[in-house]
Amino acid sequence: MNRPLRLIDVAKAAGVSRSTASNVFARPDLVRPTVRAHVEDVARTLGYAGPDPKGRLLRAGRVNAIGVVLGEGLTEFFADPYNQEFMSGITEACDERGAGVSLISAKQEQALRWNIDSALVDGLVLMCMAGDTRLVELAHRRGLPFVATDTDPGPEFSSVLIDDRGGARLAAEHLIGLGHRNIGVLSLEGADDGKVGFADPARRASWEYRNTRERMLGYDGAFAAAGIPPEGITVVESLNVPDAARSMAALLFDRSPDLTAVLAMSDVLAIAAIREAGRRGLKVPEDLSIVGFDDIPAAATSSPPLTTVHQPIAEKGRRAARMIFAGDRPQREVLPVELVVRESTARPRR
Amino acid sequence: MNRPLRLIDVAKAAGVSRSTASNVFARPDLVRPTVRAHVEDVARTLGYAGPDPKGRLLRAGRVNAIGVVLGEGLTEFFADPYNQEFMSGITEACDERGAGVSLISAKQEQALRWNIDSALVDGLVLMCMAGDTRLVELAHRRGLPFVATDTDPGPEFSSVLIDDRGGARLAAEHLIGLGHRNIGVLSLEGADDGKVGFADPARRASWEYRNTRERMLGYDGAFAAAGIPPEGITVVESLNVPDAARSMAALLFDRSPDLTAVLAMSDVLAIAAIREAGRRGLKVPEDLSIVGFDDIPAAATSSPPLTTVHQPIAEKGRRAARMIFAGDRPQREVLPVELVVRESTARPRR
DNA sequence: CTGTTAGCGCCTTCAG
DNA sequence: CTGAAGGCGCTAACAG
Repeated sequence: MNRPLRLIDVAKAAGVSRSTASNVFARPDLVRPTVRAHVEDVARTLGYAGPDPKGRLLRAGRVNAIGVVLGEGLTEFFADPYNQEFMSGITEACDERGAGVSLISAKQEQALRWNIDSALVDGLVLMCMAGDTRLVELAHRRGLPFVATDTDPGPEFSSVLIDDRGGARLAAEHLIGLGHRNIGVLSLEGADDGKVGFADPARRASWEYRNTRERMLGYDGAFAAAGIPPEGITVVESLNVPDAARSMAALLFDRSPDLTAVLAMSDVLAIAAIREAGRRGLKVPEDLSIVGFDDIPAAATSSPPLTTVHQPIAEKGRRAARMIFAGDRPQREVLPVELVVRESTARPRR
Repeated sequence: MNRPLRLIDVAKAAGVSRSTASNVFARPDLVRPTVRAHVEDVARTLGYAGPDPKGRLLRAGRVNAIGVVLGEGLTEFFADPYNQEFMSGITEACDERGAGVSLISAKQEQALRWNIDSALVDGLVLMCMAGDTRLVELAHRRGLPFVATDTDPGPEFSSVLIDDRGGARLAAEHLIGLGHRNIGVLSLEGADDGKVGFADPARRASWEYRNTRERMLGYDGAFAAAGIPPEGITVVESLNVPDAARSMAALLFDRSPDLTAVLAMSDVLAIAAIREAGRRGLKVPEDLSIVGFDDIPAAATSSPPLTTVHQPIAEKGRRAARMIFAGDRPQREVLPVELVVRESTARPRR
């Protein structure tokens, strides 16, 4: 394999100057048709496929691509339906714009830094899955425009968020309105320490992840308004994957056998809870009401179809990407959520 | 926003040469600690975050990222569980290697060419969803190493394939072995012409897509061996998305009401067929046996769990990516498939 | 160890 | 319309 052809090789072979050759590819209208045809011909014979984007890039200063920082390993990433939706939104905005998308994974903490620093992109969308702010710091260092999602990076940076607290409150109010008083919470992780299982009030107070904290605050707000002491609520934290969620649901049911309803902080958790309930012979919603959060596609097709808090996941991605392209000053968008009542909730039996 | 800092600005401010400054970041061990500390200090004060990857790239000639050419729009891409699996494999290989992944979409035919030509990557993995060879041509023009998947690009290019024909044959033999003689086929699209619906033998003979053709050949082989005339089989083509698949399943059932079994060329098609059967009051597998292809995660959890042909989707991606990194001469890998018998197949009633 | 020099491949003034 | 020259930001080779 011989040294790759450069523009100048083509120019020489065609007997024209570099810039003429460049124009043939970049601005063909500036070149006399006969010359253009000749240069193109020579390029073809030589096997020159057109200007190398690497050179163009340096010159132009722009890559015409954005990076999506995943905040977790790529491998698990695609398994989560939430991420699929989100990526659809991102990529749609990029398609509109003719821009590319690079995936920046965070398999290892150390590599993450390097990955962010060396990514060939014009801007970064941060998927702060857990609502932590570590990614914000790294992105800030890199010095590229960036937009955080699902975390609040402070007023000096851009972000797209949803009203987690409001949505959670809607979910809790729905159950309370149906007459439930004995409600358990199946929670997302609250911090980056790998702890799962029962979360007492002290633990809850120490949660770092914004999503988790805000959703809990939403639930608590509704409990308090209904005169239910939030401290008395059983809360169990779980990884947001089906298998783990199922065993944490089991833990929740074991710990509080008299629950009539469960607030799950994600649809993945909720669907796992439905399955676990089924395994125990509990019918949903007759014996147990369950409310999810997110409204992933599977929520509509689970059995029973899931009552959940709809958030515009794809829209979040779309907005974030567009925000980068627009390049305005820092701004913060909070997208609305709404309760979608399906068939996993009903009045309690007792 | 002032002009971004360059390495040379830092060097000047620190009173050292460019290359010393460069070494501070790229090969710190070559620089005297005191000098290094000083330069780092100056960089920090100035707000210099480290060398710009754009410059490094041009110098190094390598991007350290591969592109995945999707062969369809990004938006639909993430909705398909097959793609999710495949990407997991790709990204795993990239994680191993510390390389990045760029997504190259094919929303519009014209843009595709440009996207491929201007992608900042060291190599390309082609997802020839439909088994056509259009992408191969474009990738070849670009002049970067590439690996085709799910299509046969000919011996001069690398590829990773599965044994589509063998797998399809296994599926058909399974049904025949159970005693089915009256079998319908729910097929993937056979060509890029948007045609769906009943496919007569002439139509089948004109199919371009490798996957579709090979799988049909596998079915036909089993039919012929069992003395069932392949020409008599009812075949219906469908887009590989749930809604379309369901109406094509309906068409198939309407057209051949006495089927006892269906061979679906994908799990998405098979699951849609199960649903449509259910809507008509046909029980699977008692009234109708259904076999899928791919073994996507949903196949194991559908009701009933789907008998299907397992193919190592993620492994395919992993191999393709590794092949690019290895940079060997063109090679062709054919991955094995196996029949996974679950609960969607049984002996026919009659 | 440190500084000088020479590109990586391209594009864009600016003269002719 | 064409050609010459400068530089995008960085690093590897080579002297000091």
